[in-house]
Amino acid sequence: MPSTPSPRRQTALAPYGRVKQHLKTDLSQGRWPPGTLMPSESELVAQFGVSRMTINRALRELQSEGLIDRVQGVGTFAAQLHRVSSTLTIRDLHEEIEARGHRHHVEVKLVREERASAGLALQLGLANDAPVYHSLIVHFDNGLPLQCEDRYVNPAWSPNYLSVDFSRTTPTQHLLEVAPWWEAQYTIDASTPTAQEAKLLGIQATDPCLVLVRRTVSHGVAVTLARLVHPGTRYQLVGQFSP
Amino acid sequence: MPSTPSPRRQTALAPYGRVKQHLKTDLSQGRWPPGTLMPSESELVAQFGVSRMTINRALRELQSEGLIDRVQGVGTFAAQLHRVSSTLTIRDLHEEIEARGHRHHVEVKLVREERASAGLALQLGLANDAPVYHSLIVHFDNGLPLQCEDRYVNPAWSPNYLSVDFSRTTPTQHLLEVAPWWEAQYTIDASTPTAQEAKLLGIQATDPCLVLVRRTVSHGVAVTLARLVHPGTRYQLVGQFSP
DNA sequence: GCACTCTACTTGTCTAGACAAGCTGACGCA
DNA sequence: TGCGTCAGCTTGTCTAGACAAGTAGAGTGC
Repeated sequence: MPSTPSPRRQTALAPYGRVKQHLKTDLSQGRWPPGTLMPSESELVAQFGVSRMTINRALRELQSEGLIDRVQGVGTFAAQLHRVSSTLTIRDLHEEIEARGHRHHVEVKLVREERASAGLALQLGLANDAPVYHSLIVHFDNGLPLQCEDRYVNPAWSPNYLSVDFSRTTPTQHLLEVAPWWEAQYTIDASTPTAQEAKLLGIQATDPCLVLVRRTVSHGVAVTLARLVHPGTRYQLVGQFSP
Repeated sequence: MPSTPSPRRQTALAPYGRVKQHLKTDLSQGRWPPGTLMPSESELVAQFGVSRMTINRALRELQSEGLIDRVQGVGTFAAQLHRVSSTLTIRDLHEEIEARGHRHHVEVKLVREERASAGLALQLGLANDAPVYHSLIVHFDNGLPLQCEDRYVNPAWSPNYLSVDFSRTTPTQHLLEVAPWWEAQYTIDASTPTAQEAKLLGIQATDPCLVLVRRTVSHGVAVTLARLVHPGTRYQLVGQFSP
């Protein structure tokens, strides 16, 4: 029973939040250099006058943020900030364009069934020459071509892919509905477009492009393989690090 | 799911972990479509026979993983998996090359003091014409140029930047020591190198490059502005989504 | 010296209860 | 009809105590 009803400040930060904030500040100011042993939970309990569960929550969240390392039976240590990772948000192009207040429309160049080549079959986990759906769509931002979306889809995941109206729904949105749960690997590189892509994007074959290749898997089964080509002068990925 | 008490696998998962796992599985199998109201904490307490704090922890972690949305006074909802974010790990180039078992060396093309132009002064929070350190370094992977690192540094953060031996330490490593706590914004795009960069990288001026521009801030003060240019054919960013 | 045990300390987790804060819908009143 | 009140739900958080599990070091016996 705390007999003192702690007068919450204007910020009204919860106790565990105050502890977190305090430790974060101290860490950022170099008290506890990387690898150093930090105070134990019971010491912090005494220092902040809160229960151990509250301290524990603060420390657990700092750990999940990568700021500290904890070892059962040993103690809490300031983390090595070597490996730097950042979150890169890649939104559906349609949403991204609309969010900018621009107009988005697509031109569907091709939607058809094909036979999987050896490499494609491997990537999608299909048999050689198995049927596979192929779409080629160009996305426009205010009338300017911004992305060439060359996509292969595993028919098992979306049997009616060929009859979807892609002027109303993007393939990404459609696939998100049939396979809402997925993971993906992607690569980003810079290269020149193919002759066809250059023509579709209205650029020179020598113009640099930002190419994103993404393979999507749901419940261990490949869903789709997409190659997204953007004119380098018109598209940019933006992100933020915060260790 | 059979009501048989799941015989604990090799790893005895803690109760909160079991609750999390159970909910995750159900979510991934489409019980509770996105936006649907999920069971309340007290219902889960009754279902799993654990205390509310245990349920609360499981739900709080699922929330921080972006799988559910919670609204005080209303309930818990299956998340819309629209905005997908992934972690993109950008390591120090030296580490990255060594990790591949390759040999890394640099050629320092330029390290000197200059006067900040208007645009640069703005980016680094300096006065116009204030002194600024400028380095231009080319990184080689097994003797092949892989990155051209054009960097401006705020002298306030690293007064002795000009005398650092960059054949032994990379600027990234050095700056990590003087400013271990920082955040950064970056942009990634594809473009052609400048004439100088093309020459330094041994590529054609028309070859596409992956360009990463990064601005680093520590305690609200700009530390450095770097432009990292990679030949598109030799460098690739790799990442992973997992919602 | 070496291996063993025991102890003190650490983190990891769970519990039962409590109060606060926020939302919703039913109810009653003008 | 319109509006305010309030009960009953939700999540958000804290507490004091408990036990488990892991580690390091001191002590003990050989």
